[in-house]
Amino acid sequence: MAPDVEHAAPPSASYDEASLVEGARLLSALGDAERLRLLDLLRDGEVCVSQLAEVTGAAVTTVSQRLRVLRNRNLVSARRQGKHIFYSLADDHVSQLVTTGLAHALEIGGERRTT
Amino acid sequence: MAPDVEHAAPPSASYDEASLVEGARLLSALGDAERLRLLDLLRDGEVCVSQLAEVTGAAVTTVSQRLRVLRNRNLVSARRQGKHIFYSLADDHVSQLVTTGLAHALEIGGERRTT
DNA sequence: TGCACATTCCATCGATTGATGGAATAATGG
DNA sequence: CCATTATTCCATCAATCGATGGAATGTGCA
Repeated sequence: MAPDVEHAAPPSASYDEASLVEGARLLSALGDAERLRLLDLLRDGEVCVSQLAEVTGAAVTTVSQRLRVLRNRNLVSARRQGKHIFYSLADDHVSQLVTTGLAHALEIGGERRTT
Repeated sequence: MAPDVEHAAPPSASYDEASLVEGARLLSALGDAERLRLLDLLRDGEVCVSQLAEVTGAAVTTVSQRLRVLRNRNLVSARRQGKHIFYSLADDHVSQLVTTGLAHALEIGGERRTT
């Protein structure tokens, strides 16, 4: 018996539960304009917290909290030098992810008018 | 006078405000395991709401709401055929974004132990 | 037209998130 | 040591998000 339309083969998943959860956790960290801004600023190299605060115009504790979530997701790493703590992107993947993420995002977002 | 360490060149942003906001809006839609799962299931082709509900084990209204946010972000498109509404990825970019996003995500997430 | 089915829409409610201010920690220089 | 600067930690509060149930909408069929 050939399967009819109603009972067509169900769609299959490519990723397992754990990957989806882990991926979502990471992607959601990128889903905030302020955190994205910090990552963007870090692409040139290390920057300390107070300078990030100055440049973004946010309070130091606020920036610190934003960096905390990026740190928890392994997106940035910190290096202490004297009184300052310098943050940098944890990895080349991060920079690439931000770049391609935003590039695609903007292409998709820009496809408003379909004609 | 050479600029000293304290007054080094401030980090520069590559993206403007609007891009960050738009990008964050889109990326945050990917930052949820259940929505990611739906997108994953849609990569094989169109699937209707009830089947998505069945496969994911979620209530139909719940799935519908999840699809709503994906629709609002232009990540999926809907096509009505009779009583059913079939959803599909809006674009090849979406599939790519999910793939590369998750791939990078898992690579980064997997880098827990740095030796 | 009336009924059943598929889906969306809307309002609600609990859970999560993000900003914020004040206290704690850490390093430096007198 | 003590004061100062840089940063994090913690608790709180408001805002946003996601799930859910019930009503509304749309489609096909008897």
